[in-house]
Amino acid sequence: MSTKNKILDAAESLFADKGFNGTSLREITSLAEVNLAAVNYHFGSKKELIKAVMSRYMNELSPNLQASLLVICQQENKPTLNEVFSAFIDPLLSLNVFRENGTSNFLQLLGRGYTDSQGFLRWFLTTQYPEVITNFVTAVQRAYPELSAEDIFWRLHFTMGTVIFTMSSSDALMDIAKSDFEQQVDIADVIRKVIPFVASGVGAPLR
Amino acid sequence: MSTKNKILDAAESLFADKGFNGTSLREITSLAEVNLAAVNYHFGSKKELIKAVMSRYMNELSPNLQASLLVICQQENKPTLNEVFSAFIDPLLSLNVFRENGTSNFLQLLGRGYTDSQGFLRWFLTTQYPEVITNFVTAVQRAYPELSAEDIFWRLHFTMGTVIFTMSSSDALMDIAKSDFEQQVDIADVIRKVIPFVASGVGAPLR
DNA sequence: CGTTATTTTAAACGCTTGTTTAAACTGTCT
DNA sequence: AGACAGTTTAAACAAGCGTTTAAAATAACG
Repeated sequence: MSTKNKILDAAESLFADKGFNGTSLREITSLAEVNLAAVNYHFGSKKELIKAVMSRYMNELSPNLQASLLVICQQENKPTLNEVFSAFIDPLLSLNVFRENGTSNFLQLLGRGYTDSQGFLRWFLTTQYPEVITNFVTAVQRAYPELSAEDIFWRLHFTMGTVIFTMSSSDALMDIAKSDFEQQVDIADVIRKVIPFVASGVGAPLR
Repeated sequence: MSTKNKILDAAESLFADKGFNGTSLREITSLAEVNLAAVNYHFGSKKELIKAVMSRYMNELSPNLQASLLVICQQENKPTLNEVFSAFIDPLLSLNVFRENGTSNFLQLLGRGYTDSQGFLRWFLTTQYPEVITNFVTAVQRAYPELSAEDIFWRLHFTMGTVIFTMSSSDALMDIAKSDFEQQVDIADVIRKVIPFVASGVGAPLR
């Protein structure tokens, strides 16, 4: 495995665990078993490393998600919100074959990016991958045409909040669920639990 | 105003803005216009300062929230989930008279605490203020008795995610809403928008 | 007033951070 | 072999961090 990939892998899991600000380059390079200076040699700076970690996931996820949403948008009969949100399941879970713990790592990284570093990652995603959001909005509009653009805006952000926050702390939550309810839960289960929640939320009656 | 309170006020708004890890004692003391060493003199350490900032809010909010939930739990007819969640509105908004921008500051702090510093604030809240959670769960159970304890657990965490995440980025979201929809939105509006969302989410049909 | 306590202050502490430097090493091609 | 690009390395850099120190300033009290 190349130095570059060793760094990316180590950075990814540490970032997901402890956030971007909370992870030092020295932790990354020592987990990756490479020299400290290798990060700046291969990526230029810590910020560029963060972008590289996120891009690796977005480039894998984005086309799958696009295809999945396209099916929803082009099907003949009006989709339900449950169907729209279920379109995320397979693309997200397929990140697990792309990389070990890919799904939860990616969602945790997303969560970190929204709270760490004062929204620079939000800028990065919305400018670098705007079509994902566009298609998603279109799909929701087809499912619930009475929703105004403004309400869609707010409810989609509520949805992102639910998903991202849940996934940021999914490890802790799964541990609690395991000890309190003696039931094994994995990331796929959590996704299946959260979808009816957000679908109902977005579909809430107006006024 | 006492040095101690100057520090608390400055720390509060900086913590809300940039997170606990992202705010240095030097930023706090320079905004508060006090000496750097004053923090360690009055609070002992940065961690204790964080606790003090949160306690100031929890001690204000907790009794109001308890009273509000008690009304719901003791009323004769079964409450709706919308009523249960609406019980949060007044106690949360009353933080605004307690302190300028109190509502959004507090909710942002909550969000920070869940993602920064690997869950030490979660421990702090659940051990120091467990009765708030207990009463809330009871209220939800009255409104939707068919929900299993496990489903309540998950859906309440989804709810916390929605609210906390939304409030963590509420400033940015309100800015976007303002420029995209030319509509003034304040924190009370956001709360009124989020309640139907989470009420519907928690009330989602089973299976 | 003088004598304690309490609070504030400037300076320094040791440590970690991201980044840079310049030398050493590796493999490739003529 | 020699030369050259690419890569790795140890060491140092300046800057920022939370915390501690000891002296100066202020307040409280008999």
